[in-house]
Amino acid sequence: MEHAKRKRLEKAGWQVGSAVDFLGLSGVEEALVDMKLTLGMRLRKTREQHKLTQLDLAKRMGSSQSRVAKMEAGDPGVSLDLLVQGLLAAGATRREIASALGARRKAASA
Amino acid sequence: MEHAKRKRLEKAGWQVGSAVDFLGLSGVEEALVDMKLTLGMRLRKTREQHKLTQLDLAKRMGSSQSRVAKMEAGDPGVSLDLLVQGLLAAGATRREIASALGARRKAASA
DNA sequence: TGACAGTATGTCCAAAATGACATATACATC
DNA sequence: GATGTATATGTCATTTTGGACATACTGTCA
Repeated sequence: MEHAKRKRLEKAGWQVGSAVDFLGLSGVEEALVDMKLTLGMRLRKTREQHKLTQLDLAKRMGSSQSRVAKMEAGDPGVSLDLLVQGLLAAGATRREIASALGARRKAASA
Repeated sequence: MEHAKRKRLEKAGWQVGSAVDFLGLSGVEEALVDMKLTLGMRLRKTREQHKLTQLDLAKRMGSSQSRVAKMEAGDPGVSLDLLVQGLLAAGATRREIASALGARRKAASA
Protein backbone atom coordinates (compact mmCIF):
# COMPACT_ATOMS: atom_id res chain seq x y z
CA MET A 1 0.00 0.00 0.00
CA GLU A 2 1.43 3.23 -1.22
CA HIS A 3 -0.54 5.30 1.23
CA ALA A 4 0.56 3.48 4.36
CA LYS A 5 4.17 3.34 3.24
CA ARG A 6 4.30 7.07 2.79
CA LYS A 7 2.76 7.66 6.19
CA ARG A 8 5.52 5.57 7.65
CA LEU A 9 8.08 7.78 5.94
CA GLU A 10 6.47 10.86 7.36
CA LYS A 11 6.57 9.31 10.79
CA ALA A 12 10.34 9.22 10.51
CA GLY A 13 10.11 12.98 10.96
CA TRP A 14 10.27 15.76 8.41
CA GLN A 15 12.74 18.57 8.56
CA VAL A 16 11.55 22.03 7.64
CA GLY A 17 12.69 22.97 4.20
CA SER A 18 14.52 19.79 3.36
CA ALA A 19 12.96 16.42 3.96
CA VAL A 20 9.62 17.30 2.47
CA ASP A 21 11.10 18.25 -0.87
CA PHE A 22 13.61 15.45 -0.60
CA LEU A 23 11.28 12.54 -0.03
CA GLY A 24 9.08 11.76 -2.98
CA LEU A 25 5.75 12.38 -1.32
CA SER A 26 2.69 12.41 -3.52
CA GLY A 27 1.14 15.75 -4.38
CA VAL A 28 -1.67 15.42 -1.91
CA GLU A 29 0.54 14.35 0.93
CA GLU A 30 3.14 16.96 0.18
CA ALA A 31 0.50 19.66 0.17
CA LEU A 32 -0.89 18.42 3.45
CA VAL A 33 2.52 18.36 5.08
CA ASP A 34 3.23 21.82 3.79
CA MET A 35 -0.04 23.10 5.18
CA LYS A 36 0.74 21.71 8.59
CA LEU A 37 4.17 23.28 8.61
CA THR A 38 2.70 26.57 7.50
CA LEU A 39 0.02 26.55 10.16
CA GLY A 40 2.54 25.52 12.78
CA MET A 41 4.68 28.53 12.00
CA ARG A 42 1.65 30.74 11.97
CA LEU A 43 0.62 29.38 15.33
CA ARG A 44 3.90 30.38 16.89
CA LYS A 45 3.64 33.83 15.39
CA THR A 46 0.09 34.33 16.58
CA ARG A 47 0.81 33.00 20.05
CA GLU A 48 3.78 35.30 20.49
CA GLN A 49 1.86 38.28 19.19
CA HIS A 50 -0.70 37.65 21.87
CA LYS A 51 2.00 37.32 24.53
CA LEU A 52 1.14 33.78 25.42
CA THR A 53 3.52 31.05 26.50
CA GLN A 54 3.06 27.55 25.18
CA LEU A 55 1.74 26.66 28.61
CA ASP A 56 -0.81 29.48 28.52
CA LEU A 57 -2.11 28.33 25.20
CA ALA A 58 -2.11 24.71 26.26
CA LYS A 59 -4.33 25.53 29.22
CA ARG A 60 -6.69 27.53 27.06
CA MET A 61 -7.23 24.60 24.78
CA GLY A 62 -7.17 21.91 27.42
CA SER A 63 -3.94 20.48 26.10
CA SER A 64 -0.35 20.32 27.27
CA GLN A 65 2.78 22.36 26.70
CA SER A 66 4.52 19.52 24.96
CA ARG A 67 1.73 19.18 22.44
CA VAL A 68 1.84 22.89 21.66
CA ALA A 69 5.57 22.59 21.09
CA LYS A 70 4.91 19.76 18.67
CA MET A 71 2.28 21.73 16.82
CA GLU A 72 4.68 24.58 16.28
CA ALA A 73 7.46 22.21 15.29
CA GLY A 74 5.30 20.69 12.58
CA ASP A 75 5.42 17.27 14.18
CA PRO A 76 3.95 14.62 11.87
CA GLY A 77 1.68 13.35 14.62
CA VAL A 78 -0.29 16.56 14.85
CA SER A 79 -3.61 16.90 13.06
CA LEU A 80 -4.95 19.85 11.14
CA ASP A 81 -7.82 19.85 13.59
CA LEU A 82 -5.51 20.47 16.50
CA LEU A 83 -3.58 23.15 14.64
CA VAL A 84 -6.74 25.01 13.75
CA GLN A 85 -8.05 24.70 17.31
CA GLY A 86 -4.74 26.03 18.52
CA LEU A 87 -4.80 28.97 16.15
CA LEU A 88 -8.32 29.90 17.12
CA ALA A 89 -7.49 29.58 20.80
CA ALA A 90 -4.42 31.73 20.28
CA GLY A 91 -6.59 34.47 18.86
CA ALA A 92 -6.25 34.01 15.13
CA THR A 93 -9.35 34.76 13.09
CA ARG A 94 -10.85 32.30 10.71
CA ARG A 95 -9.83 34.54 7.85
CA GLU A 96 -6.24 34.61 9.01
CA ILE A 97 -6.15 30.85 9.19
CA ALA A 98 -7.59 30.55 5.70
CA SER A 99 -5.13 33.09 4.38
CA ALA A 100 -2.18 31.29 5.93
CA LEU A 101 -3.41 28.02 4.58
CA GLY A 102 -3.63 29.35 1.07
CA ALA A 103 -0.08 30.64 1.05
CA ARG A 104 2.65 28.22 0.23
CA ARG A 105 5.26 27.78 2.92
CA LYS A 106 8.38 29.81 2.35
CA ALA A 107 11.44 27.67 1.81
CA ALA A 108 13.85 27.83 4.76
CA SER A 109 17.32 29.08 3.79
CA ALA A 110 19.32 27.16 1.19
CA MET B 1 -14.00 18.76 31.79
CA GLU B 2 -15.73 21.22 29.55
CA HIS B 3 -13.81 20.15 26.53
CA ALA B 4 -14.60 16.46 26.72
CA LYS B 5 -18.23 17.09 27.52
CA ARG B 6 -18.66 19.17 24.43
CA LYS B 7 -17.01 16.57 22.29
CA ARG B 8 -19.51 14.07 23.57
CA LEU B 9 -22.32 16.39 22.54
CA GLU B 10 -20.93 16.70 19.08
CA LYS B 11 -20.69 12.96 18.88
CA ALA B 12 -24.44 12.80 19.30
CA GLY B 13 -24.51 14.14 15.76
CA TRP B 14 -24.99 17.67 14.44
CA GLN B 15 -27.69 18.60 12.00
CA VAL B 16 -26.76 21.06 9.27
CA GLY B 17 -28.13 24.46 10.03
CA SER B 18 -29.74 23.66 13.32
CA ALA B 19 -27.92 21.72 16.00
CA VAL B 20 -24.73 23.71 15.75
CA ASP B 21 -26.44 26.99 16.47
CA PHE B 22 -28.72 25.32 18.95
CA LEU B 23 -26.17 23.66 21.20
CA GLY B 24 -24.04 26.07 23.15
CA LEU B 25 -20.72 25.09 21.72
CA SER B 26 -17.74 27.23 22.56
CA GLY B 27 -16.50 29.62 19.93
CA VAL B 28 -13.57 27.50 18.94
CA GLU B 29 -15.57 24.33 18.65
CA GLU B 30 -18.37 26.02 16.81
CA ALA B 31 -15.94 27.48 14.32
CA LEU B 32 -14.34 24.08 13.82
CA VAL B 33 -17.68 22.38 13.27
CA ASP B 34 -18.67 25.08 10.84
CA MET B 35 -15.43 24.66 8.92
CA LYS B 36 -16.00 20.95 8.59
CA LEU B 37 -19.53 21.43 7.35
CA THR B 38 -18.31 24.03 4.89
CA LEU B 39 -15.54 21.85 3.57
CA GLY B 40 -17.87 18.87 3.35
CA MET B 41 -20.24 20.82 1.15
CA ARG B 42 -17.37 22.09 -0.91
CA LEU B 43 -16.11 18.55 -1.31
CA ARG B 44 -19.38 17.41 -2.79
CA LYS B 45 -19.43 20.34 -5.15
CA THR B 46 -15.87 19.75 -6.29
CA ARG B 47 -16.35 16.04 -6.71
CA GLU B 48 -19.47 16.52 -8.81
CA GLN B 49 -17.80 19.17 -10.93
CA HIS B 50 -15.12 16.68 -11.73
CA LYS B 51 -17.69 14.00 -12.55
CA LEU B 52 -16.53 11.64 -9.89
CA THR B 53 -18.69 9.26 -7.86
CA GLN B 54 -18.03 8.82 -4.18
CA LEU B 55 -16.54 5.47 -5.06
CA ASP B 56 -14.19 7.02 -7.62
CA LEU B 57 -12.94 9.52 -5.11
CA ALA B 58 -12.64 6.89 -2.40
CA LYS B 59 -10.38 4.81 -4.62
CA ARG B 60 -8.25 7.81 -5.50
CA MET B 61 -7.60 8.51 -1.86
CA GLY B 62 -7.35 4.92 -0.73
CA SER B 63 -10.49 5.21 1.30
CA SER B 64 -14.02 3.87 1.06
CA GLN B 65 -17.32 5.10 -0.32
CA SER B 66 -18.91 5.20 3.10
CA ARG B 67 -16.22 7.46 4.43
CA VAL B 68 -16.61 9.85 1.54
CA ALA B 69 -20.34 9.96 2.22
CA LYS B 70 -19.58 10.83 5.82
CA MET B 71 -17.17 13.57 4.83
CA GLU B 72 -19.78 15.20 2.66
CA ALA B 73 -22.43 14.79 5.32
CA GLY B 74 -20.27 16.63 7.85
CA ASP B 75 -20.11 13.60 10.12
CA PRO B 76 -18.56 14.49 13.48
CA GLY B 77 -16.10 11.65 13.22
CA VAL B 78 -14.34 13.08 10.20
CA SER B 79 -11.16 15.08 10.61
CA LEU B 80 -10.10 18.23 8.84
CA ASP B 81 -7.13 16.25 7.59
CA LEU B 82 -9.35 13.81 5.79
CA LEU B 83 -11.52 16.56 4.35
CA VAL B 84 -8.54 18.41 2.99
CA GLN B 85 -7.07 15.21 1.56
CA GLY B 86 -10.41 14.54 -0.06
CA LEU B 87 -10.64 17.99 -1.55
CA LEU B 88 -7.16 17.80 -2.97
CA ALA B 89 -7.81 14.34 -4.37
CA ALA B 90 -11.05 15.60 -5.90
CA GLY B 91 -9.12 18.26 -7.74
CA ALA B 92 -9.58 21.33 -5.59
CA THR B 93 -6.63 23.68 -5.43
CA ARG B 94 -5.07 24.76 -2.21
CA ARG B 95 -6.35 28.24 -2.82
CA GLU B 96 -9.88 27.01 -3.27
CA ILE B 97 -9.70 25.11 -0.02
CA ALA B 98 -8.40 28.15 1.81
CA SER B 99 -11.06 30.32 0.28
CA ALA B 100 -13.82 27.94 1.27
CA LEU B 101 -12.41 27.69 4.76
CA GLY B 102 -12.43 31.42 5.21
CA ALA B 103 -16.07 31.79 4.23
CA ARG B 104 -18.65 31.20 6.85
CA ARG B 105 -21.12 28.43 6.07
CA LYS B 106 -24.34 29.69 4.58
CA ALA B 107 -27.32 29.01 6.83
CA ALA B 108 -29.56 26.29 5.42
CA SER B 109 -33.09 27.59 4.78
CA ALA B 110 -35.27 28.71 7.70
C1' DT C 1 -41.44 -4.90 -11.39
C1' DG C 2 -36.54 -5.93 -11.38
C1' DA C 3 -32.00 -4.64 -11.91
C1' DC C 4 -28.60 -1.44 -11.37
C1' DA C 5 -25.73 2.77 -9.99
C1' DG C 6 -25.07 6.04 -6.57
C1' DT C 7 -25.46 7.43 -1.94
C1' DA C 8 -26.48 7.00 3.23
C1' DT C 9 -25.91 4.85 7.77
C1' DG C 10 -24.24 1.79 11.29
C1' DT C 11 -20.75 -1.20 13.24
C1' DC C 12 -16.17 -3.30 13.71
C1' DC C 13 -11.17 -3.31 15.06
C1' DA C 14 -6.68 -1.49 13.42
C1' DA C 15 -4.22 2.61 13.26
C1' DA C 16 -3.36 7.21 14.49
C1' DA C 17 -3.74 11.24 17.48
C1' DT C 18 -4.16 13.11 22.14
C1' DG C 19 -2.97 14.61 26.90
C1' DA C 20 0.09 13.74 30.38
C1' DC C 21 4.36 13.06 32.19
C1' DA C 22 9.42 12.89 32.52
C1' DT C 23 13.27 14.94 31.15
C1' DA C 24 16.38 17.80 28.40
C1' DT C 25 17.97 22.13 26.63
C1' DA C 26 18.34 27.26 26.49
C1' DC C 27 18.76 31.49 28.52
C1' DA C 28 18.17 34.72 31.74
C1' DT C 29 18.90 36.89 36.65
C1' DC C 30 20.72 36.63 40.90
C1' DG D 1 26.53 27.97 39.47
C1' DA D 2 21.98 27.87 41.43
C1' DT D 3 17.16 29.07 40.53
C1' DG D 4 13.53 30.06 37.53
C1' DT D 5 11.00 30.28 33.17
C1' DA D 6 10.17 28.92 28.42
C1' DT D 7 10.63 25.47 25.08
C1' DA D 8 11.98 20.77 23.04
C1' DT D 9 11.80 15.72 22.83
C1' DG D 10 10.53 10.99 23.97
C1' DT D 11 7.26 7.68 25.72
C1' DC D 12 2.83 5.79 26.99
C1' DA D 13 -2.27 4.74 28.12
C1' DT D 14 -6.47 6.15 26.43
C1' DT D 15 -9.40 8.14 23.08
C1' DT D 16 -10.50 9.15 18.41
C1' DT D 17 -10.30 8.34 13.61
C1' DG D 18 -9.96 5.34 9.51
C1' DG D 19 -10.96 1.73 6.13
C1' DA D 20 -13.86 -1.97 5.38
C1' DC D 21 -18.04 -4.23 5.24
C1' DA D 22 -23.05 -4.88 5.49
C1' DT D 23 -27.11 -2.97 4.45
C1' DA D 24 -30.65 0.44 3.46
C1' DC D 25 -32.36 4.09 0.71
C1' DT D 26 -33.09 6.62 -3.92
C1' DG D 27 -33.46 7.26 -8.29
C1' DT D 28 -33.50 5.60 -13.29
C1' DC D 29 -34.32 2.74 -17.04
C1' DA D 30 -35.82 -1.26 -19.48
